[in-house]
Amino acid sequence: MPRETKNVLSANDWAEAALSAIAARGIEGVAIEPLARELGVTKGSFYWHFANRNALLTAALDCWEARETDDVLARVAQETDPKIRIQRLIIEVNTSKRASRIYTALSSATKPALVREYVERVSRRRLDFIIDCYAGLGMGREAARRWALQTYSVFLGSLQIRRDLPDEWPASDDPAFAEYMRFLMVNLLPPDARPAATDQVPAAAGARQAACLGTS
Amino acid sequence: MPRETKNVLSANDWAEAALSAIAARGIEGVAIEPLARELGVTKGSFYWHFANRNALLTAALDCWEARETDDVLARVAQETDPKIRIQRLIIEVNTSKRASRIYTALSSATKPALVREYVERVSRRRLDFIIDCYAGLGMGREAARRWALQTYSVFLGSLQIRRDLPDEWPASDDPAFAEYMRFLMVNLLPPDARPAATDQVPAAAGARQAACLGTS
DNA sequence: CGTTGTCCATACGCCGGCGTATTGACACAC
DNA sequence: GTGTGTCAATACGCCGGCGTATGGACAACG
Repeated sequence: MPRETKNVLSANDWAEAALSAIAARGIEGVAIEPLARELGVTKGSFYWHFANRNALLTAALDCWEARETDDVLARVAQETDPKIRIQRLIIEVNTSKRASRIYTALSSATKPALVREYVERVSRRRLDFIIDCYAGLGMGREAARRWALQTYSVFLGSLQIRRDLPDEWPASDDPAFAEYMRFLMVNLLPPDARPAATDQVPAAAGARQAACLGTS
Repeated sequence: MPRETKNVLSANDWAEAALSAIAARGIEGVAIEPLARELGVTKGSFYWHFANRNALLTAALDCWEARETDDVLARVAQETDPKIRIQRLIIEVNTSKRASRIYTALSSATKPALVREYVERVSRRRLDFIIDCYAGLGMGREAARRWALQTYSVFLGSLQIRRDLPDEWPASDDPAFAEYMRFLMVNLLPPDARPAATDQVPAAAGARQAACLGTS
């Protein structure tokens, strides 16, 4: 029978370690023996839990997909206002630098063809969700698509810039950061849905955004 | 003395092959022996031209940086209208799928710390150029920065979407594509610089954009 | 014709990761 | 205590890539 909470490893521990390895060293960095060393065990443990390296990758990707779609979207969907939904999606998806590193690593991966399927599903569900948000603002399907593509592009591009030009990206405590967030919130909404000139965006949402997009 | 144009390999041939390998298989795919096989030679050739694998990467990155900064920006800078400059930069940088694959591969690379320096320099020069474009529209430095960050984000994000959701991205011959391009050109310019409601964007520029962003 | 220099082939040793086989330690059941 | 099942350590063979050493082909030059 299973142990309670001893220092025994579960398959999930391996999957989490694999995701961390992806974040740190890319998908090629998911190697059994180095991972085992980090976990303080040997290969013997791994090959009891998994058939091979591909099985580990599959488990890690399942884990990742679940977090990046069902979990995130379910939480965000609690919000009813489409405008706030868009904000919160960006916040949720970008909660951690680790998550964004995993995403870019997977997105640029080519070797296990398996990865592409996962990336495609996650991306599509994110984009569809954003389309629905804009559709909820009362615009037509095609218009919502265009706005959503633009918004999702800005989101993905921001991750990239934050990685490629870390010191070009304003720190979360820099006033320029909050200003840029307000700027985006104006430009990424159609004119008839924009907050009033000064500030209709809830302060709390702005603060969460600052905390998440800016650091860690 | 050097041969004329025989079937002997130059260091540049190896650098080009390395860039192709980066585009196809990522930076880890730059391996001497497979590359030699593709070039129809053996390692013996490689180690005559280069000291080791790192030297090859450096040569390839030098090659890449030169193309992605000096070459592109020099051509784009011939255009004087800042609005057209922004268009053309996006076109030039995104001329080939190969170029965008190289960029994303390098951007997600971590292993040779060397790579990060190159990516940072190229990204900074691109962003600075876009900032200058917006500044040329008469806005202040900080406003130009915000607009440039947004535009560069959209550009980078579009590359990502095109890779992650290839069939979600409108084909270049799809009318939705041209529509989206017009949509972006409106949203990525400040209201006082926007083309008139119908069409002030030159048709030729739109066509080039369609040809480049949409395919190959 | 020999010499020199350029470009490449071959053969070798090394290392790190994959996957397998075998054994061992420990918990629990009876 | 004798099984039975769970989780892990060890040892092994394999493969692919790196880097070196050495030698060979071939042109140019004298």
